Amino acid sequence: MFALVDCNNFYASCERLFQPKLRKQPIVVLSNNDGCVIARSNEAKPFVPMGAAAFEYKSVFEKNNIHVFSSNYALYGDMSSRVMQILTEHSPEIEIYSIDEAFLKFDGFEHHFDLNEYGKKMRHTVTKGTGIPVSIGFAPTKALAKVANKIAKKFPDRTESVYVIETDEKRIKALKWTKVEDVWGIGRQHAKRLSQIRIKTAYDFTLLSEEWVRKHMSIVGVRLQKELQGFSCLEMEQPESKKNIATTRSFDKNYTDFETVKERVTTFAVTCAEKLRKQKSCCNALMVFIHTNGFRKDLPQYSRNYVLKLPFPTNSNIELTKFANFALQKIFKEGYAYKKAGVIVMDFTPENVTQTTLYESTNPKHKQLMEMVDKINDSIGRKKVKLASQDVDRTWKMNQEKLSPRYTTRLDEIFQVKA
DNA sequence: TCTGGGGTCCTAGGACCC
DNA sequence: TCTGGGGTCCTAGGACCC
Repeated sequence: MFALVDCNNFYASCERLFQPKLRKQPIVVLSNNDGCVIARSNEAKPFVPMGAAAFEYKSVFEKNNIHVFSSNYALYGDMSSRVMQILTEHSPEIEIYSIDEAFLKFDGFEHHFDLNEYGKKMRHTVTKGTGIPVSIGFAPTKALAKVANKIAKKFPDRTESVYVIETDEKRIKALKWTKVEDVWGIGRQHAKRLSQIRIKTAYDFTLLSEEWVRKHMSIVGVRLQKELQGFSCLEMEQPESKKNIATTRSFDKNYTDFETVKERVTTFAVTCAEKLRKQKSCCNALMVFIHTNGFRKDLPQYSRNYVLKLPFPTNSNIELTKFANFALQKIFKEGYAYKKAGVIVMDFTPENVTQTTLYESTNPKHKQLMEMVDKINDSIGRKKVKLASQDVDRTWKMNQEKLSPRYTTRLDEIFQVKA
């Protein structure tokens, strides 16, 4: 049996933790730059759709006393690891699937434990230890555990936020209740196609011929169908090092001049290099992209990317910056108002495997230099040591008007209890 | 004024090789 | 009229996830 444990409205729940007066109050959390809504408490859901543009909903927020927060990833990341730590103690095998979700495996448990009771105990321990409410679904496959979780979340009173699919009767009942577009792995495109052939529920989907599924949804769809039929195809996965690393941002406003965009791209390249060093990888290729604001139909649009194969693997700030700027020069065009850019590094090799090519290789001095830069930045605060081509004087700020304190990760912002 | 960011996997089709 | 056959590798694009 698998369990899927999912934190309820995770970001909103984190914000609420340290302000008990917000219990039962509507809360939304905004994306970077306070752009759009990325999390809502249950109370806020009737008023604000997911992904709503914040500026369009300003009056809705005010009218309904919705508390608005900028996203505070330091807080969410820390609360996430606390939740995961507790879950780890409840199962021999855990797969952390996202910041607010984990699969647990319970092989043979069902013969010795009442999973429903076990789930409730687990839920209680998480809530007691972190204050974060979770929902738990148990089932013989991962996809069915997702379905069970959704039921637990939808009917918290009846299920006490724990639901177990252990018999075929319950599986069928659950699938008949689940709309096909809500199934894990069925997105907008597939949902559209399925509705054209009158497939409405997850149960309908399990009855489709394998040929049809294979033809229109590839092997991925076939696996999903098997999972929903009760045959496990998706195993627990162990974290591997990443295959791509991206650093991309929208700008606070439009930029038209090369130098400003170049400074941003330089900083993104440096961040990618830092992330690479953290997982002890070097990259062999990189992509830079820029584009204008697609929402501004009144402005001329331009969007390009450039992929550069590197002559040698590297994770040096200096070298990656050089390559990223070269790529940017290839695609930058005057006369457009740029709103977003990004650097993505790809094709990794381990840091310690140095393959000397005939012509060029990474500057060996950079390794020590970068170690020192990381050490200083780690100890005295990020971003103190920069390249001169990054903007030294100006600090780029995201719009984060409603940022909560980093209660759990910064001593000077820690939560205070008055006696 | 203002609209997120970061990932994965699969497939079709082209390039290239013998 | 008619123009090998088969393999591998790579890439762009499309689908999905949170």
